[in-house]
Amino acid sequence: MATGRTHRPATRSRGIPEATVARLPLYLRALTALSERSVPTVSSEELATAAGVNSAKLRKDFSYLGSYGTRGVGYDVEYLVYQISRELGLTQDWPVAIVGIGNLGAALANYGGFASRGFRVAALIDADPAMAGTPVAGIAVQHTDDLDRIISENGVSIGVITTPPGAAQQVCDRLVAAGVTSILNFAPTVLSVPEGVDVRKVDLSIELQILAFHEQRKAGEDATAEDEGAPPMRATPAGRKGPDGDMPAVMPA
Amino acid sequence: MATGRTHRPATRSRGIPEATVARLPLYLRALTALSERSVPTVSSEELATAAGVNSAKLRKDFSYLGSYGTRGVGYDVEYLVYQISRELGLTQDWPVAIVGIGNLGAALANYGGFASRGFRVAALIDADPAMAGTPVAGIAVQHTDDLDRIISENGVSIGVITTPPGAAQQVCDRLVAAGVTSILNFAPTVLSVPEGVDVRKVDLSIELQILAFHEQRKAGEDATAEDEGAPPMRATPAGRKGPDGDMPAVMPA
DNA sequence: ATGTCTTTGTGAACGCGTGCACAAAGATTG
DNA sequence: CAATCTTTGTGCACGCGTTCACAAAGACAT
Ligand SMILES: NC(=O)c1ccc[n+]([C@@H]2O[C@H](COP(=O)([O-])OP(=O)(O)OC[C@H]3O[C@@H](n4cnc5c(N)ncnc54)[C@H](O)[C@@H]3O)[C@@H](O)[C@H]2O)c1
Ligand SMILES: NC(=O)c1ccc[n+]([C@@H]2O[C@H](COP(=O)([O-])OP(=O)(O)OC[C@H]3O[C@@H](n4cnc5c(N)ncnc54)[C@H](O)[C@@H]3O)[C@@H](O)[C@H]2O)c1
Repeated sequence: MATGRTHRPATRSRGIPEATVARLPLYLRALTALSERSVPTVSSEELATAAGVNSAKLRKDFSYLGSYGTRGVGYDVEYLVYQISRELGLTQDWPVAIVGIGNLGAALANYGGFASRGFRVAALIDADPAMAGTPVAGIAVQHTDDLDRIISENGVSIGVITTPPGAAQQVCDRLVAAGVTSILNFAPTVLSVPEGVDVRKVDLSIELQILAFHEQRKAGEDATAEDEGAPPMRATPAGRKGPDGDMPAVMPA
Repeated sequence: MATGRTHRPATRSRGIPEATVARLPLYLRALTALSERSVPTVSSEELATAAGVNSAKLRKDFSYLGSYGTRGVGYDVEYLVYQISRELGLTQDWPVAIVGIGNLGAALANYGGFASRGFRVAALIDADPAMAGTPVAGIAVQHTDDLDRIISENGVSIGVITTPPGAAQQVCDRLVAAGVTSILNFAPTVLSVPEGVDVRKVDLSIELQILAFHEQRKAGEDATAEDEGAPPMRATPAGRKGPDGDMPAVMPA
């Protein structure tokens, strides 16, 4: 089966497609809500609506986990909650360390929904000596100097980076060296990590820019005949577009 | 219900693939860094490395914007910064409103990188009367009662929701009614919006769960033999498949 | 038991995204 | 001006993800 290891370490998901894995938490959330309302079973149609996806997609997703439904009835809510939780590894405890306790780091530390699903904030780490010992969300902030020890002692395998961009890579390296193999990065930085380490990023700026793109598009639809493409002035082969960068214009610093 | 031919507003992207749009901010960030270092030109290979993508992908992405490169040389940094900025709609000002000024909302309001790229925090809105007038990040928090007026007066078309999950849909509805057509949702809620309104979500919990999945898989590679704790019990009709042997969930019979 | 009705599970078609590989474009050198 | 070298732009093939559509599985009624 091993079709050679041609630099393809990403798609090694245990049979379950990555896209499906990304939706399981969504289903789990919807199922948990149903569970709290003591709803015994749910059809793929209902659950799909609650999760905001296509019902066929949901059924196919579940088919990767096995056949847990009953034709003519639907899925047993409690049973499915357990199966998905187990598949996602939420039946065990995941100690998490947050590095960079500033605006965002503190907000995350204070976030209640964190611990609600197997994730536990095991440590808060910051480079500012003045913060050492200060309690944030009931947890004393520890200094970066002890990062390695803190990670090891707590068995942390998931790290959250909320430092300024400039420090992100360095912090990442230290986390990895200490044994962290999964990183959630909030800093707008492209992190470089060794194979075997997973990195996911949350980038507010990118999200806003994507929204702006579509927003501009919508605005342009109304005034299609408007001055849509006046500025370009493509540098044609004839005219060299060397350093005389004609009209760079606006530049956000 | 069944064969309801629902419209497909998603693939309305004017020629530019959605995946490409999502990467443009990444390129822009790398290019801005180069620009600040006064680097005149850059090759697709260098830029791709800086942005953390494949060079062929980058070239194809740029090809959707037009042919802005020079063979044998590369791309003019300033020129490309301008082109991408224009394509993303960042040459104009985007007033943004944040609703729900708690831990997260306040952190976002204080976030400097926000305004650095055409986005301006035009208003902070919260339902707590006690917060009205309180300055956060130098901006006075306004009450939800005035939401409609605030959105209109400031020409806000992008709204950020950082309220508790239970209030998200309601807030969303009010924002849309007031004229907002793009929403960035931080609440773990599936928002329902009319056609023409874009919603993007940032979900910390989902990201962590995806990481946990892969983390568990990595751990499982070493030792496949493990003893799961005490799974719920529930007898399945037939002994369907049992690779993991344990059946869970209580049947409320 | 048998029939009907509901809903799952999935085969198959399709479209999108990715990455390879290379011809062409243009810079550069002699 | 011709030869050479560098790097773009893209045709093409492939794999993943999505969706449709339907046979089969099972619940439920008679
Ligand atoms: N605040 C937001 O809403 C927001 C939004 C999107 C992205 N971000 C990104 O998240 C990161 C944090 O943002 P913030 O607003 O909380 O910044 P902040 O300045 O408030 O906090 C950064 C914290 O990191 C600490 N720090 C600096 N270097 C460190 C190091 N080497 N090791 C450990 N800790 C270190 C600082 O002492 C500080 O406490 C930034 O990269 C920012 O771009 C923030
Ligand atoms: N804090 C985090 O790190 C974090 C992480 C992931 C997700 N979230 C989500 O973000 C949201 C906010 O989290 P938080 O920690 O800031 O919560 P919070 O309780 O600190 O803040 C919520 C704020 O929303 C306000 N609010 C409540 N109902 C409102 C309404 N109808 N209209 C306007 N404002 C209203 C409250 O007054 C409060 O100020 C939650 O949905 C949470 O699940 C937070």
